[in-house]
Amino acid sequence: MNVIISYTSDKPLYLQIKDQIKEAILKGELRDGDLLPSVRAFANDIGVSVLTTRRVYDELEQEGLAVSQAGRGTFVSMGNLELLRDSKRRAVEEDMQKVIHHAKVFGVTKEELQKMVEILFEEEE
Amino acid sequence: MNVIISYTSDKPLYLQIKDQIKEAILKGELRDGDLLPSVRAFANDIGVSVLTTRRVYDELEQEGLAVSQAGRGTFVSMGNLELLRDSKRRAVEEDMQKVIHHAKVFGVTKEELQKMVEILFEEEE
Amino acid sequence: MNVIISYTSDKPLYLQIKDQIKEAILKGELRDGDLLPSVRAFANDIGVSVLTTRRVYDELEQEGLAVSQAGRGTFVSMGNLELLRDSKRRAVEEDMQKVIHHAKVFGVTKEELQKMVEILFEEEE
Amino acid sequence: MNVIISYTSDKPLYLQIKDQIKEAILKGELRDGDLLPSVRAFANDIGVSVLTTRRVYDELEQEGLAVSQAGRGTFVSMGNLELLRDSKRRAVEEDMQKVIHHAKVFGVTKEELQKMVEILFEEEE
DNA sequence: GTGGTCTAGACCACC
DNA sequence: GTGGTCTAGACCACG
Repeated sequence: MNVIISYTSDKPLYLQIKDQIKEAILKGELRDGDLLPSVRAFANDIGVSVLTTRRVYDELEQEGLAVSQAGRGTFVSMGNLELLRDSKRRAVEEDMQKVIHHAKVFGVTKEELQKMVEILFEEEE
Repeated sequence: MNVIISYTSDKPLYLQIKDQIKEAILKGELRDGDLLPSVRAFANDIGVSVLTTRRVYDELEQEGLAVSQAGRGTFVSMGNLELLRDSKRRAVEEDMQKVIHHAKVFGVTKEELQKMVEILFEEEE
Repeated sequence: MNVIISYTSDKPLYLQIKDQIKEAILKGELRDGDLLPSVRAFANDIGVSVLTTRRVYDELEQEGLAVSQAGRGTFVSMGNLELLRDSKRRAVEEDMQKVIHHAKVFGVTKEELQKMVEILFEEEE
Repeated sequence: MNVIISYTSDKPLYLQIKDQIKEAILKGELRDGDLLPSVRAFANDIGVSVLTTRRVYDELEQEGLAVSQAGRGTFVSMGNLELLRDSKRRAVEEDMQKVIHHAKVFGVTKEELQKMVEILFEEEE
């Protein structure tokens, strides 16, 4: 799993990392029971503070997507996979709603938006 | 011009206010040369600090959407209207790209997105 | 005498007006004893508040470049012409010093400055 | 980097500070990626309010000369260096034009200006 | 009355 | 520790 970090983004580091791990889980790159890197190794790998990776793991655990076992490490847990998928899907709808709101204000028509979806969906890597 | 403020939103007050003024300009509710409320009166109206409204006006001026004249007031200026419109349109495209990226990760198909646009576009007040 | 006012300039209105009157005096467009327009007429002409033109006349009087006579009007007075000329000349030197300071910081050479003077001096209307 | 502040100047504090930082960047004293002092430490050092130094950093960031990262600090960024240099050079030309305009009005000849440049350029510390 | 600048505090999220 | 936002005051110049 590759994690890419932008120091210029306004998104906090811990969120950038957490979201990328979540995506990896949703994409199937990470599966139930997989061992995540140790907080220290992970922090070292991607060049952030240990506190930051610990926060990521803490929050993942809180969201039911990981379980920590003292002395063994942190493992992926998919009990909440469906909840995650649902919440993400709702998030997509909410985001789309915002985009449409903005589009309307700036005079973009529905047809232009449809074309945008058409093109961008195909372009996406 | 009605400005609505949410104290629970994670969006800073000054940005909420600034964006609503920008929208009013883009919608044509505010026109070139219109006098904006004084920083004090505005702050009093919407219940925020004078410094907050001042910041809004400062930034609007920096973006070329307003001009302030000491002793006279702050006026709408539309020299940059086209630039604003363009940049906003690009922003819509970028936002749409992000939505589509997320959608793909969560298994939403292009057809579902198209339907989403169709429905949400009509629903929007 | 034509007075041109810029509402977008950061220079205060009263200073813009005063400086233009001073220039007119230095250029010889206004001579000793000439009657200036009444504060009201002048304010009306150039579209500013009466308070503003009054301030202009007050300061001109304070600087010895005008004298007001109750009921008659305000007249140009050149008692201080030499002082004005000298102070203006010193001002030119000070301004030039600032320009040169800036020029050095930005890597403009003495030769480039000389060429600048050469060209701009001829271009000036 | 030494910052000198004049409380008697009519130039606002935040501008005095900002301009000195800009000069340090243009002179090469500050380089891409350099960490600037924290807003608090800086404010304490030079004896102004934290809000004033914050304003300086805010504006530098808006002008693309610095990037701030919450929890890490504010860093020099030189993406816009050439733009800055160009705009400053144009500013020098505009300033010189004003000086020449004034000079002409007050009867200073081109030759006198040339000599002025000659002398002041050498004198400058 | 207007905007422009500055101060001295506060709370928050992030690292 | 860092920056980001917000508050409630103050004084000034300008119109």
